[in-house]
Amino acid sequence: MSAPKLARVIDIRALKSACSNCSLREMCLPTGLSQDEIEKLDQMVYTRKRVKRGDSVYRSEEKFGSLYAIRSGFFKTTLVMEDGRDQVTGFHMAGDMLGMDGIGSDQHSCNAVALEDSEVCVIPYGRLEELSREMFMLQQHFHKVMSREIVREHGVMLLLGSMRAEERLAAFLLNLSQRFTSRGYSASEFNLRMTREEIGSYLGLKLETVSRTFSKFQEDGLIGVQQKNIRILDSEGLKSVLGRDPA
Amino acid sequence: MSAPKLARVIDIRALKSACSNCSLREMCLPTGLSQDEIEKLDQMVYTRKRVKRGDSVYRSEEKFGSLYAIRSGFFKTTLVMEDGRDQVTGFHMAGDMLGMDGIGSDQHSCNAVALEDSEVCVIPYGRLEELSREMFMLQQHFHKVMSREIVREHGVMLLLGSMRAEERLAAFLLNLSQRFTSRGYSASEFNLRMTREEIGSYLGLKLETVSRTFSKFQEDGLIGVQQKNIRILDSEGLKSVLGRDPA
DNA sequence: GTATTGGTTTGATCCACATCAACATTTCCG
DNA sequence: CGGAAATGTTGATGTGGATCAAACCAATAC
Repeated sequence: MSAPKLARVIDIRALKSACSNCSLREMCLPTGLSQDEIEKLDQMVYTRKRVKRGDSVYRSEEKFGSLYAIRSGFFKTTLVMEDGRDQVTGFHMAGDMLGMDGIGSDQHSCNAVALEDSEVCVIPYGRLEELSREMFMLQQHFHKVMSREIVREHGVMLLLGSMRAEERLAAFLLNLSQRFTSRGYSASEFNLRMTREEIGSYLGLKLETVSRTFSKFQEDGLIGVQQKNIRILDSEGLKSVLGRDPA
Repeated sequence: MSAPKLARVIDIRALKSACSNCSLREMCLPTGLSQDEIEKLDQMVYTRKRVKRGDSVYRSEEKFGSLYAIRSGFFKTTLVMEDGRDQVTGFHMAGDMLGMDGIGSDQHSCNAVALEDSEVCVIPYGRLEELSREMFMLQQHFHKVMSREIVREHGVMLLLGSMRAEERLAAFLLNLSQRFTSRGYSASEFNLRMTREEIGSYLGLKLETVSRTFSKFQEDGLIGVQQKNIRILDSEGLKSVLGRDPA
């Protein structure tokens, strides 16, 4: 009696963790795969890993071996300079891919730290290479993911190089909102998982400036802020902050 | 008599433009390919294109179709915001790859403009995908190139987000010097192909600040500046500007 | 319950870089 | 060649965001 029961339990777990059943598959997988191909993918992603708040999936200098698809939770990636200054290079949520920085030099070049208890799917890079030689759709998908990361970073460069504080924060909020939306969450209300200091580091501002700018947006009726809870009250207004004269 | 002569001329031209003979192959191609594989590559890169100073290889919004390996010359890539502000996102020289921003959305997201008369090898992206499914080394190489672009951009984010003007310019000069070196040119003397304004745009500074900082470095004996000609006199000194206190 | 700690807000002041302006030099092109 | 336009330098002044400082608040520990 116990044997079949156990078997069923394992079945269910296997099912639950399978890519084919993952609620994020539109986000994270190519479309139009055959049943056979989906099974191969399920085999590729055989490990999932829980990452507690504050822990990292990988750290700079560490040997590269796998990519990580975020299944749930929230991460930041950071770079550290020799003199200790560090900089947040990105915030990453469910469906995003982490670790692509490691491919070029075979070691990671940033830290990926969980901002809340999270879970990632481990994708052994060697397997991904193999499979993407066999499966055109997978190859294409992977290349697109990398390319989009390049484009995302272009956007951050634009933000850091050409925008004023208010524009940076508005762009940041709109971007977050958009990403939450595309994952089926509310566009107008969400909880920040990062501190003011982390936002500041990402935006090239000091935490005081971030705080002041939040307050200003609130006074202007653009957003409601209560600690980490943000409500976007006037998204058009926020958009018009972008590209507006210093006035 | 004229027929064989003509044939020979064509032969020589084919030979000259072949990847297998390109002086940049260490820069731009994977290592350890068989003769057969190299021939396939030569067939993939069947077009070269001259780009005059000021002209662009591709522009933002344009349909994506090919990557471009720089064979000679110098490029900048730029992003333009709705309100007209534009930002240089990178400077690119022989051996660098352009166009990877276009893969993700099937259209380019920046402009690639020649800063001097240049020549690029056109790599039809579909062919590259095909071949990299057949040739492991090519696949691996291509992935590394993309990954390195991501890491390069991380570096720029660090620069824009955490460094002061002097640090930015010092990092910029050291980076240029290092890239010239790895291409067999002098590490200590080179000609800038871009204007002060373009440098400023890339570094998130105004052209006046760039000019002043050049002058300051010159006073301090770190570099010699004569318009676009730069001599690095004290590269250790330049390095020590990085991460130094505002003093 | 109180103490402690990490995070946030807000005010006062400062400074690195932007802006404005004048001029010098180089490059372009008829 | 010569004149215009583009680029570069340098000085004087202004300002957005940094820095310094002091409370305040929320969450957790005791």
